[in-house]
Amino acid sequence: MSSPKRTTVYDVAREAGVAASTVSRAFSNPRRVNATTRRHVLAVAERLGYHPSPLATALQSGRTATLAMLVPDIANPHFFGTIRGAERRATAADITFILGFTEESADTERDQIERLARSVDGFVLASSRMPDSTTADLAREHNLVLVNREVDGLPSVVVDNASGSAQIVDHLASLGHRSLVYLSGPHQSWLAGERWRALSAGAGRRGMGATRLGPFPPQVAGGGAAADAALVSGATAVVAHNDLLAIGILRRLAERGVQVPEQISVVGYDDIFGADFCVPALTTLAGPQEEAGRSAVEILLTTGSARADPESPRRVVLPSHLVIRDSTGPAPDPGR
Amino acid sequence: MSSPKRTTVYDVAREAGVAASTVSRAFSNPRRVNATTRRHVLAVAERLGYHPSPLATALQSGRTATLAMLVPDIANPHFFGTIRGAERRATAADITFILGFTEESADTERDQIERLARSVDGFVLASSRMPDSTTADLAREHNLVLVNREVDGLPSVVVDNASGSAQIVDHLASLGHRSLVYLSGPHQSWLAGERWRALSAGAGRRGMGATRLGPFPPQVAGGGAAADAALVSGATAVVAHNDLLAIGILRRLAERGVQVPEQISVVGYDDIFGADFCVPALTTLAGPQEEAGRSAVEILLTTGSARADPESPRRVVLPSHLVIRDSTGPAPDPGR
DNA sequence: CAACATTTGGCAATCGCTTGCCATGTTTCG
DNA sequence: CGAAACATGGCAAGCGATTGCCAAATGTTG
Repeated sequence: MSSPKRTTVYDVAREAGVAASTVSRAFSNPRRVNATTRRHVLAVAERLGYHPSPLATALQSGRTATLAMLVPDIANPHFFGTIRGAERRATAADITFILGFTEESADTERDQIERLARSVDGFVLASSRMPDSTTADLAREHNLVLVNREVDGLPSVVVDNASGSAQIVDHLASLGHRSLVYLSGPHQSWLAGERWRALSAGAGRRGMGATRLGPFPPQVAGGGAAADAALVSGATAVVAHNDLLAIGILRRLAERGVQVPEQISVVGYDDIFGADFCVPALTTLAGPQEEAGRSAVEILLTTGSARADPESPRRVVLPSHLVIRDSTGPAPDPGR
Repeated sequence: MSSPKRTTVYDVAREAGVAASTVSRAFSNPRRVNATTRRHVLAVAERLGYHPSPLATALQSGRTATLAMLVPDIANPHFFGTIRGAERRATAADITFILGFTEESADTERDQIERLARSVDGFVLASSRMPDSTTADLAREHNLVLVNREVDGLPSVVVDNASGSAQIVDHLASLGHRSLVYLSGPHQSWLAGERWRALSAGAGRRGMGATRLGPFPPQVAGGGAAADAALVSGATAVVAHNDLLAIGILRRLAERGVQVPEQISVVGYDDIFGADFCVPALTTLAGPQEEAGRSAVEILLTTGSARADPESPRRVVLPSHLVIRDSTGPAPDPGR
C-alpha cells in the first residue's frame, strides 16, 4: 500500500556504478550487455529488491506481456481445461493472464476486446460468439487466436469435429441405430453448425437418417425441452450439442421414466466434469481441452514476438476421441 | 497490430482547442472542468476514437484499475461462483480482472502476488493456502481480501461455517446418528480446520461423537481412500471436506456395494455443479459463492478508493444453508 | 466601480523504463 | 603496426497520461 519509494533503474544504476540504460538492457536485452556486467547488475538489483515496473516497460516498449482470454461463461465446466491450459502456458512464459467472460453475448465480447485492447498483447477467444465479419475486422486491429472456432485467415485451435462426429455416427451405426437426432446449440454457435454438418455427412455415409432439432440453450436447463423434442420425434439415438445439455436430457428422460440406453441412446460432446458420474454415465466425445488452451497461447506468443509470416496464420486441429460409457446401447427392437 | 499512430490527449486537445490537461481532467476529474467544455472534449474524443491509455494512466497515477484473483485450482467447480461473482463486480466497476491459479501451493501463491504486485491495485485470495504470518506480511505491502479464509486484522469474506456445520450435525442427529466422521481436507487448509472445529463442537452439543480422519486430497480421486477409511471406522455418517471428495466417496462406496444412505450417510460442502446429479444426489452445505466473490471485490474497491479507516478491516460472513438430497438417511439399526 | 473570492484552463515536471545514436575501448587482420 | 570491425556503455529523448501551481476569467460584494 504505502510506497516509501520504489526502487527504480536509477537506484540500481547508481548502486552498480553503471548507466540506467545498462540496467534496463541487463533485464530486457541481455545480448547487448557484457555478461559480467550483467551478472553484477542483476546481483545489485536482487539485493535492492528491484523489479522492473511492468507498466513503465509496457508504456515505452509497447509490449505488455499480458494476454486476455475471453470465455462465454465460466459456469460451463467445458472451459476449465482450456482456461487452465492457457493460464499455465501464459504463466510459464511470464505472461500475465487476464480472464473475461462474455455472457454468451457477441456485443459483450466485442466490448471486452475494445476495453482491454491497450492493456494486452493479444486475445484468446474461446468459442467466440461474434460473426465472422466482426471477428475478421477486429483481427485487423488486434492479435487474435480462436479456440473452437474458425474464421478464414485467422489462427485457430479446434478439436477435430469432423472425425469426432464420424466416430459418434459409427458408434451408433454399429449399435444398429438407423437414424439420429442432433439437438442443436445456439445458432450463433459455430460449433453447432460444424457438428451438425459433420454428423449429417457421417450419417449419410452410413446410410442413416439425421435430423436436427433446436436450437436449445446449451445448459442443463435446456435439457427438458430437448428431451421432449427428441421423444416426439421418435428418435432412438440423440446427440446433444454438449454434455451440459446431454445431462439435462438424461435427467428429463429419467423423470419421464424413459430408459437410457434401452429405449434411447444419448451422446454428448466435451466429456466435462460430471459426465462420468451422472446416470447413466455419459458417452461423449472428448478432446484435449487443456492442450487447446496451451496451443492457443503458444500461437499468440510466437505470432507476437517472432512476427511470423502473416501469410500463414496457424491452424491447429486437435484429435478427439469417443468415450463410450453407459448412455448408449443397441437400438431398441423396431418390431416392438 | 500495426499502430499507425494512437490518438493521444494531445490530438484531442488540439482538435478541441483546449490544453491536454483539460482533456485529461475531462476524463478523470470531471468536477475540475466546465460542464460544457467537458461535453465538447468528450465529443471530440469520441469522434477521434480516443481512449485513454490505461498504462500511461496507471504509470502516472499509481492506480491500475486492475485487480487479481488467485484461486488454488480451477478444476474445482466450487470456485466458479466466486470467480464469476468477482469478475462481474470488477467488470461492472470498469476494473480489469486478472485470474491466476496457485496450484494449491503457498509458494506459487506468494510468487504470483509478487509478480503481479505492480500491475494491480489489489488481490482477492480465494481459499488461500498461505500461513497466517506470510499472509499478514504480504498484507502490509499489498491490498488483500480473503475469501473463505480468515487472518487476524485482514478483510475477508467467509461462508458461515459454524452455523452451517451445526446444520449438518443437527440434520444427522435428527436422523438418529450417534456419531459422525469428518473426512478432512489438506491440513494447510484453513477451512478444513474451521469445519472440523465447528463439526466437533456441534456434535458435542448434541451428545454425538465426532472423529476426524485424513487428510485426503480434496478431489474426486481422494474419495477412494476416504471411503475406505470411513468404512473401517464403522461410521454411520461421514462429512466430507468438500463435494469433490464426497462424490469420490459415493463412487467408491457404490463400487464396494455399500448402500447410501441405508448403510452410511454422506454429506459434503459447497453444493458444486454435479452435486445434484450424482447418485445418490448429495446432501451438502450450500453457500452464496457468487455473492462471496462480489463482496470481496466490493471491499477491495472501497478500501482502495475511500481509504477506509484502517482500524476496521471489513469482515463479511455469508449465510449458508443445508441442501438435503438423497445421500443422507436414518442411521442404520444398530441392532443388526 | 474597485477589491476580493472562486472557477477554469494551461504550463511543465513527472511516473519508470526503453532505445536510437554516439563515443569509447578491444579485437582482428592485412 | 595502423585501420577496420566489433562490442559495450552512456546520453537524452521519448511513451501517454496526471497533477501541482499559477494566471486569467468570471462572479460577488460593499
